[in-house]
Amino acid sequence: MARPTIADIAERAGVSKGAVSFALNGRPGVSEETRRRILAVADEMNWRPHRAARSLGNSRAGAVGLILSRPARTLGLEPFFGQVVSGLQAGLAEDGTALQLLVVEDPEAEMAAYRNWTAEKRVDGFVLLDPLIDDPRFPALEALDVPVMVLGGPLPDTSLSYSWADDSEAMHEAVDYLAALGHRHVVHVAGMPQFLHTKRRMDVLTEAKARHELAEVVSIPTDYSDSEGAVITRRVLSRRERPTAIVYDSDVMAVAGLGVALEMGVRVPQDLSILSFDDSLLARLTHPALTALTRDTQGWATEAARELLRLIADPSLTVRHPSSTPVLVPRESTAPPAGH
Amino acid sequence: MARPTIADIAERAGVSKGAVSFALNGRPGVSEETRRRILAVADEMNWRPHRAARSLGNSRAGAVGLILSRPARTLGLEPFFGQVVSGLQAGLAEDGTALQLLVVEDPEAEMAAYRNWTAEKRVDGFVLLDPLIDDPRFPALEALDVPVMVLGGPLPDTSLSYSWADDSEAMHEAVDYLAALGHRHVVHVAGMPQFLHTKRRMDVLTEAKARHELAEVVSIPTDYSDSEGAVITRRVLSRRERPTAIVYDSDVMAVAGLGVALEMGVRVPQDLSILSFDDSLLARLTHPALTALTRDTQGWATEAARELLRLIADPSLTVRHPSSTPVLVPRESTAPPAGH
DNA sequence: CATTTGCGGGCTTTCTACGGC
DNA sequence: AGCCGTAGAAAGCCCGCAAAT
Repeated sequence: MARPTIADIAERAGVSKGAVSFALNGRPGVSEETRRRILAVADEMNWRPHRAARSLGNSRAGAVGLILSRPARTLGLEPFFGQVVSGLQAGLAEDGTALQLLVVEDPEAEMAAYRNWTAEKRVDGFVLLDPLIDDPRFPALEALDVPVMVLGGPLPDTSLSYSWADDSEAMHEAVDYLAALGHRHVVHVAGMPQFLHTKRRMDVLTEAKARHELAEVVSIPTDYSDSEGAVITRRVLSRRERPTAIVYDSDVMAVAGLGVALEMGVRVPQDLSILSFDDSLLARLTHPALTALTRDTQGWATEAARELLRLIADPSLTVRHPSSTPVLVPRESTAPPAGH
Repeated sequence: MARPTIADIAERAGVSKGAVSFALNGRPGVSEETRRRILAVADEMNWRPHRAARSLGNSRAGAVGLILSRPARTLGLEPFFGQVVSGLQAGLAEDGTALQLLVVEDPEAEMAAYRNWTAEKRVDGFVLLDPLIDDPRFPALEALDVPVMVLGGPLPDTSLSYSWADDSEAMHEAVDYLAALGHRHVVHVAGMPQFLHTKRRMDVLTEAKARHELAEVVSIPTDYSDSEGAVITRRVLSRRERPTAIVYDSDVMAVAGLGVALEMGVRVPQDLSILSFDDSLLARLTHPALTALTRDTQGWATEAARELLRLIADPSLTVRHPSSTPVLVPRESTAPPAGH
């Protein structure tokens, strides 16, 4: 026996397809009694609407896209992505909307995927991660005229919607904390320099140098890999004038850096404080556990997903959604520098 | 200007819709010259087939489902899931097929989702993780008569397809290695007892006890959480007769266990060897780095995805796909026990 | 053989007809 | 005659394919 359709229900209930449709969608046009009868029949036949058929009619795909141009391995390596994916999924599931995930090798493929998925009406909107400085994706997506929610911001000069957390404020908190502990030589092992949030964090650091009269503050951009994190750490710890504190832009790099410190006999936190601008299980499982700026990434993504759904429902909206600022969680990897 | 349809192309090229369809799908029925002209117009108008329309016709959804009944956080915590998701995605993307992910709270919701998604024709098939002993999902999915690929196996008494890695063999290798190093007291911090692979690993251990004349081999089931891993480790290390080696069923638990050892002043690997039956960045970033059974989880998932696509193309198939056995990678956390 | 016509797939929605006041 | 609520008929969404030209 094949899957039942509204035509089957209509026949069984002795009404027309149209009446069935109205009844099932809770729209006016049928009497209460007819509605009840139709619903009973539909339930009895265990009917569910055919997704494709519904999409074809109302031109809603019932899915949103998340396209990442990172090495495919990244998803398994960076806890951040798992949190974002499950957070988005949770927000979308409330609505029965699906998440379509695509991992591509380069930004060109990413742009092509936006165009294709939009042209195919495969998705109703997109979630964007890691906004760049002068991000070429923004004008492209504005031209496509498709609902987009960017995770990160604030974004200058764009009509795209975004959900942002104040990581400038968070970085302030981190530097203030280190300065208060007495650190004057701080190194920032940053993320990709083209990322907007990387720039924002680096700016805060530059500014903090003057404010706190720090002796040295350097930001060193990386590709977020554990190996680069380790290399940079090894390099800065090999200098005559060692930093007394290092801030890492991801916990993966922070853990790698901690490993280098151990390997070089640099004690954490006595000789070196380590602070991670990113928190996950990773940061909590190391010894010493890492002081970190933590936030509810998953909850953030869930909220963003809800906003995207609103945006899809009403494309005239522009959302500027503030989410909670990352919070400093002191653990065992930070302390006053030696001699303080 | 709205999205172009084949009708628009037909009009512009001065032919009928049918001719356009033949041309675009590379079927006979149009002359070479007409075909070229049609393709040129389609390209110029940047046409892509409407997903829903295509699905409706050929009754392929162009997506497969992955439904997980685990706490939503798990996805961000366990690197395994990120690897599986990105691996599946890679295999499916080759075909333009999408991956639909759903994280639910309990097994009932999982079963309901299988039924709904099948009834809605939302997906063409499913990927199943973590097969259980007497798994209730199997008969349910067999009844739904939908293509399914189980990640894990071999599975007794089922017509479902699966892709399996020989983790019995891998566990043998691990125990043989520890025995060869001279360990006689081994504890196995296992995963969920209802998981088939947990049982299989526990069985190997029981059997190994006799074979190697070990003094003690215990398997202790857990929920895979870092906290349970830590609790169990603390407990067994507090006994009068400590084990000299612990095998963990996940690297998250292994890292947590390593932390407990450090906290208790138990030196790794001098006083205690740690072996993780699961490998990820996590196991490599700790100090000492963890000896682990490693496998290409992502590649495994990619192969499974390809098999599932074959299965969808030809539902009469039954796939029993062997993938490579996990391999022991000795790192710094294992050594002969004291006095050897 | 090249091309057109037209239907099917399942659902939504608009338009029209009907019966009752 | 005119208005209401209800229900049926049919068009439309877009593509693929079979049958007809």
